[in-house]
Amino acid sequence: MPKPGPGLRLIDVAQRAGVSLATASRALSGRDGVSEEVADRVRQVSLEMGYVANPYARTLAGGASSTVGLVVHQVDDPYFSEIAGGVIQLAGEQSLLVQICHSGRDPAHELRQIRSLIAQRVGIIIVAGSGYSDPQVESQSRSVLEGYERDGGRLAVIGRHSLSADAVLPDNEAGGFALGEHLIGLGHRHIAVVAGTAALTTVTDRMAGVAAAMRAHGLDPAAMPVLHTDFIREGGRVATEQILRDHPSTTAIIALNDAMAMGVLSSLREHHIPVPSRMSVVGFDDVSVAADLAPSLTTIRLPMTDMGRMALDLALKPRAARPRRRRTGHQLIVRDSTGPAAAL
Amino acid sequence: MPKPGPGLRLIDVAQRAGVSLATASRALSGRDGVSEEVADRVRQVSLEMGYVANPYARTLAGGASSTVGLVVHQVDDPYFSEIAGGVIQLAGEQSLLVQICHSGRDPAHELRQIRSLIAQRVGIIIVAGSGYSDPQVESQSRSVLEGYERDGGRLAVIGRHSLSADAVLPDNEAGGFALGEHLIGLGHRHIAVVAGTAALTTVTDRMAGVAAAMRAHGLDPAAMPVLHTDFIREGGRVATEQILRDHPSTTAIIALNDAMAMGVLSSLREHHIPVPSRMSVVGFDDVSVAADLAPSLTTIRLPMTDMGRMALDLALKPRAARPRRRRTGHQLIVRDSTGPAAAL
DNA sequence: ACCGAGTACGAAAGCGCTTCCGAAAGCGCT
DNA sequence: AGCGCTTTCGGAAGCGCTTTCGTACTCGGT
Repeated sequence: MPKPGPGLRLIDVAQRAGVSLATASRALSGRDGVSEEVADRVRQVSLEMGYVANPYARTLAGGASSTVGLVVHQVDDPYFSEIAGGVIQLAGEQSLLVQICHSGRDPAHELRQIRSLIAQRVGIIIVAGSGYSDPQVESQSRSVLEGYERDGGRLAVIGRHSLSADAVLPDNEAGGFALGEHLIGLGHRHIAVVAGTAALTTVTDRMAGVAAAMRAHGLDPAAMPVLHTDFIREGGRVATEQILRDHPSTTAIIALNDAMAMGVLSSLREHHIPVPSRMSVVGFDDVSVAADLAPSLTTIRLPMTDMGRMALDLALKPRAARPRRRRTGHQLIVRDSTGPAAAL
Repeated sequence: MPKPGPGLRLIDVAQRAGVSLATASRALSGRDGVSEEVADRVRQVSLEMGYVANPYARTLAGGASSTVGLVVHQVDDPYFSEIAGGVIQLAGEQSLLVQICHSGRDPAHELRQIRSLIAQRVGIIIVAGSGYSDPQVESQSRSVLEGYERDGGRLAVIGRHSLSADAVLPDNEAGGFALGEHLIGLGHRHIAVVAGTAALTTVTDRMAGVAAAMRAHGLDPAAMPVLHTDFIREGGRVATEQILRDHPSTTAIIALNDAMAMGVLSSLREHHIPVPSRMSVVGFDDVSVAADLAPSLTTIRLPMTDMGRMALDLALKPRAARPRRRRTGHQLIVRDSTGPAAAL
């Protein structure tokens, strides 16, 4: 009588099915070299007994590891939790397991986490979140990750273009452009940008889009105030204080992500500055609460959940000769936080 | 010349250190039976060579698996993403890896995920999220999880009391009571409850607290409208429509979590019903955006991130004779969504 | 009827590690 | 000196699986 659940071995199944260990292994992993008839019987028996392969043994013996490593900046940031949700969803459908870890937006810590995933021999790594503008910092991660791919690991990144790996690329620049155009179209001429730290490529890319929109409409981007603070809600608050103090003629604020936009709104509320009648505010990402803020937030929608799925999907395909890149597309969602520029 | 990074084996380290495989293993895993001197040398060499043990081989050979399995209903729900954040944080500090999966609030699916984690031989399992009121459903998970603990696995749950495992228990009933008292204290007598599905113990517990508050103040809980819809934002919207239609004298709505409260607010906004002057609204959890809604939401704060940390912390301690229970405490956070009852 | 090619299966060799067991060496004691 | 005891270490047996290799068997072609 075989032991229950865990402790049930492939050889138990094999014996019960009256075949050898080798045949049972082949039957269950769908290898050929086994007649359909025998294979069916083995599968049947395995099902009946509730057999589940020991992944450690399987991986050790040379099979592929069926777990995917996911690195996010912070899972309790809505942007990343939605991406993680997408990855986990698809992983579940493929019965893969997801190992998740935080990078905390700290390149050194991120590198450590990636090393640890590699040491754990995960077969797939997905790195989500902005890259770093500093080429030196980025090159370290690159060499580790390239080594990983060379050893047969599959890698996909979300939102980093500097790596030569399969990538899902959010429409950062185009989105920034769309935000700029939207505000300019509403008559705004004094626009300030609440940006995260310039060390993040996400920030510089979105920024570039905004600047391009300005130029396209004959405005000078260099004249536009750009506040670099932390890429989180609190950064938005800090930057807003500065804008109100140093650039009082501003009629519109572009926050480079929704978290910062929330900080902006909160700060404006404290100062009793009406949005959008006196000040328009836009964000970026369209996290799920953006519609529930008051006023609801005009922003750029990025399909975060899909981005997670896409990244895993890319990683599940065999490596291509050239890295694949998938653009996400974007959509300007106009809500109540933007309106015509106030007369000066 | 040993191969680099992955591919480096313990035996390579052993040879270089001039000891046997067995000794090297003991030295690195801190077993005794090795002289300090030799152990030090082995550790030194291993560090120099950048050796990292193959976890698959290690686990297969009988060592403990150093990964923790985390089951949440849905990681892109702020409640769970904050809990997950806490778990991942502490796991990172202990250099454990976290395998995460979704239960999707579906007991059958949850069971499948747990089974899969067990099959993966994770050493620790943390199940976050409400239990199910149906004893039949719950008993299945119970027997699987008890089997897991019997086989030496460590288990901790968040928000389930029916399991005899170490548990972190949110103050659901006391929180519900506090919400009830707060509204009654503001003069509200026509209070409706927007509850999630009654199949969740979180819902029934919070509900019980609310009812107790009513009774404590001489009100009849049975007279109070309770709407059972999905335990998410959309459920809040649906329930609000019903309240407005069927219970027009209502002056306050208790939503049993913040997501539902957001749905309630959104629905009230559409109907141009001012909050809190005509209708007070409260939520539960204090997810991070609760303060940024308009009006900002009065709610019960639960220390979600800490709950995640606590759960893992419990699981890291050896199993106690009796299951440990840690209450979370709670805090009523009064914001702008509640005010005195409108005169009828 | 015979041979080469193909197919279906089993025996056994690992994968890299932990751990049981036994050998060797060092110790205090009679 | 000789005895048992402890400490330190190496040999070797697995953990449960995949995969290579070899064997037996079938089949179409001559």
